[in-house]
Amino acid sequence: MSQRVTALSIIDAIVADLRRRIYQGELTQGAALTEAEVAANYDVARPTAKAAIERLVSESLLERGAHKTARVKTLGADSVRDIYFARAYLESEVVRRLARNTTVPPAAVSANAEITARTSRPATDIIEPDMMFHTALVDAMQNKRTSAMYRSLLGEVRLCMTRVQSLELLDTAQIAAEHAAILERIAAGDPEGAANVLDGHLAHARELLAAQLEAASG
Amino acid sequence: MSQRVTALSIIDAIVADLRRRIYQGELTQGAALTEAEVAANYDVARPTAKAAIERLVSESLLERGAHKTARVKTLGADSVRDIYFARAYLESEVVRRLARNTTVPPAAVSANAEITARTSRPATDIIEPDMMFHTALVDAMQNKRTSAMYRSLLGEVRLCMTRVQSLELLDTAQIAAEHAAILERIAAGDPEGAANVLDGHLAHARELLAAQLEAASG
DNA sequence: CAAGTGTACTTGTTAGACAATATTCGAGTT
DNA sequence: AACTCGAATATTGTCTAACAAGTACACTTG
Repeated sequence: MSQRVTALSIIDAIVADLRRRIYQGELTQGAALTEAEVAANYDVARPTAKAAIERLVSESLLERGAHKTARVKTLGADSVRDIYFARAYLESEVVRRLARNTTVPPAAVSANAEITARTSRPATDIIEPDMMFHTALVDAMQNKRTSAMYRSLLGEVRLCMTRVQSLELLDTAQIAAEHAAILERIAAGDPEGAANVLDGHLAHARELLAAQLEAASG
Repeated sequence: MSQRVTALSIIDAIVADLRRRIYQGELTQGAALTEAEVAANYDVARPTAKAAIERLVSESLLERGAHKTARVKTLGADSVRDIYFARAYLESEVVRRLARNTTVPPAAVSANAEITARTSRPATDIIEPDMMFHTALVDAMQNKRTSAMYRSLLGEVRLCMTRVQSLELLDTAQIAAEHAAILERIAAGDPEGAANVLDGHLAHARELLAAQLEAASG
């Protein structure tokens, strides 16, 4: 018995653990995950492993074609652009509407404070609070489906992050400053300005990541 | 043997047929779908039926809790509002960006022409072209993930539509006119105007549907 | 008539098996 | 020696059968 997971639903537990291993880079991009392998690893039957794999495929953390072995999704520069444009479409509308009501989400403020507090720590430490900042913005709309859609995107974002080893190029101070600028425009009741700042913020991250991946593949 | 489905993946075929039956109102809101029942209906094993049901749950056309029978999703007025607000967030940003580039999607134009051509037909006939119009707008962004997110919303929209029997209250001429106004604002390169017209269009539909559902439940 | 209990139904998970398809490796040919 | 074709192997898709566990409903009992 390699790893025993105990929870309400066995499949849920396996999904959670596989997700963790993918996020932590233990399972790198392109790694094969056969059903039998997963079943043996977690000491469950193959149908159970199959269900877990299918769930992760629907989360688009894994990919597989018919009759083919599932693999950890490989994200190219084009995929990153697709993801970040989708983020931009969603988030810019969100901040626009938040600015229209001048509602600054408290959770976003505290998440950004967390980032400024960690400027000297390892760069990977700011991934969590950075995502929390953006999630807080979207969640402030109090729209279940929008939040769900955004979370599905963030799963893939996280995948890019682990793929890009040298995250040192992230200037945490600058990120925090851009976040602050977004909140400031919202507080000022400036929808167009808030959307513009956010667009720039995401465009910056997007091209940074895309350039990294293009360099890695070529 | 009741119904034989023949396709590449058996599960896909069952999912497609169940989806069709839900959309066509054959399976009404709240209808129970046990695994054994589905398995017998399509002459497949229970695990196969189970997988099909789980796929529809992840599409949120069905809902079920642990150890409980799956049921066709019941949409209340609050859910409809959630769905339509999510649509509004996505689509208004889409038309804003389309207007910024003055790109009028040809597919949207022809879809709206289809609506005007059917003003005297039964109201249910305009559901399809109406959805095609909105889908065309989103697809014009050429962003795979945005399109996917939008399609997941449309599944639930379609569910509302079948739920609301008396669709006669839909004024097809007005719908077509509002669509035309959106396209006109895009062609005029007026992002703010396009977004406003679209917001109004969706708000109109939203409150119409919500009022219907509130009346039906109360 | 109300409350607790028990039974039937349904789902969660497992085991084992077979068919169909992918992949890989080897043999034969050019 | 390189390439192509074919066979062996691995992997997935699906099935049958079964048991455990949890829910819901009816039935008994107070």
